[in-house]
Amino acid sequence: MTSGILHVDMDAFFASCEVARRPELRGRPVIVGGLGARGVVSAANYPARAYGVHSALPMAMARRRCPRGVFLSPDFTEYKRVSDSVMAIFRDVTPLVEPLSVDEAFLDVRGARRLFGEPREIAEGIRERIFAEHDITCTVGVAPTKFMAKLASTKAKPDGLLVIEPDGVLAFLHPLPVSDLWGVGEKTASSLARLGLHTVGDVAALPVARLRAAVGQAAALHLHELASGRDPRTVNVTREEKSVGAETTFDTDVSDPDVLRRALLELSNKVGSRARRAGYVGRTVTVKIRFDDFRTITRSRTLHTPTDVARELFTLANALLTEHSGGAALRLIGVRLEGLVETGRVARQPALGEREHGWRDAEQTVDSLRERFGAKVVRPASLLDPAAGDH
DNA sequence: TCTGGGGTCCTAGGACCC
DNA sequence: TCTGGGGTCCTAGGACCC
Repeated sequence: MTSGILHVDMDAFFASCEVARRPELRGRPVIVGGLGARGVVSAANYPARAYGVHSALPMAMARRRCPRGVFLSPDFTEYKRVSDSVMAIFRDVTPLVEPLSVDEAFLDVRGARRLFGEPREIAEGIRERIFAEHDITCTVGVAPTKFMAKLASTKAKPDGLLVIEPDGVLAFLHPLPVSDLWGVGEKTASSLARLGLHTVGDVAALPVARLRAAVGQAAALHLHELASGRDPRTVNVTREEKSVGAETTFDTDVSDPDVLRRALLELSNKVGSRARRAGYVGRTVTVKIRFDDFRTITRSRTLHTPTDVARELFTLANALLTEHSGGAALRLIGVRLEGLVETGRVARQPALGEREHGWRDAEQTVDSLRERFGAKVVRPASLLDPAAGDH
């Protein structure tokens, strides 16, 4: 096997996008994240990281560490625009592109060599083009497998390129800490440490059976493979979505049932319209409830017939919420639709429930109006306010 | 310092069926 | 009278990733 898998990762993506469109920010610490009372950092550029600011850090802490930083609210529309354009650059090289998120992707360039040269040259070309067109740096890892490519890019950050040849895999891999393995977070790292396993090499040397006792069947097999430099996963161009959800954390805890109802309706509308736009219906509705002490529960119900109607999501979610929140002060609520199936692949529901059909039509009308006139313009009272629509 | 929001995958128990 | 073994679905929770 040769090293033909690329992992491309944008450096501090959200912050880089902001600097790119506001050049006067270059060189200054830029921090993108929620500006509300309970916001956390989504992205910090490298000048900000010098102050100890990193993603997931509470914004309050970030301000303390970096009082002269520039603090910005995320603009996902802009990041998606840049992301789409970057992904298009990848697809100019090969159709075998697997986006992992808005700011990273795997590419299989083994078939692109006759046209574009060795993987290293391809990687350099991609880095140059992204920088030329978007003023954003990225880091590319090149390796024989997905995991090794991702590891390579992590180690070469920022603005870097690292090629790991097949015969160099184990020497690179085995001295690294177990936490560098994909799927090993804080908890798993502790479990492994209790077995005396600290490096990737330690994990590779242990029989899978002993690993199984510590981390479970699936993780044991997976980790042992990765630690041994093997990774059978191929670059997957068509990944299907499994769920769509929305959640919100309140600035201060909420116990007022009316406020909770309205928030839940808004979340349900968001989930419904995103499902409809993506062309999915789903059968299982899950509500997520986080109490003031951070204890978090989920409660779900599965429908007979899949839906994409926000009103149905809301009705179900609201029943679950009132049943399980017990009037307590809540920090967060969320709604998720799971068990997704493409809308066209589901037999249309026979005329049961005129009301649901009425709601679906109404919501679709809102969808198309929004497409034409913008989300802010079209907000009918019936969808905004539960009390107005029911009677 | 006080903990976001979008997801995926795995585990485990119970129900139910053959 | 005591009791199997496998498969699937549903629900809840948790770890992890970006």
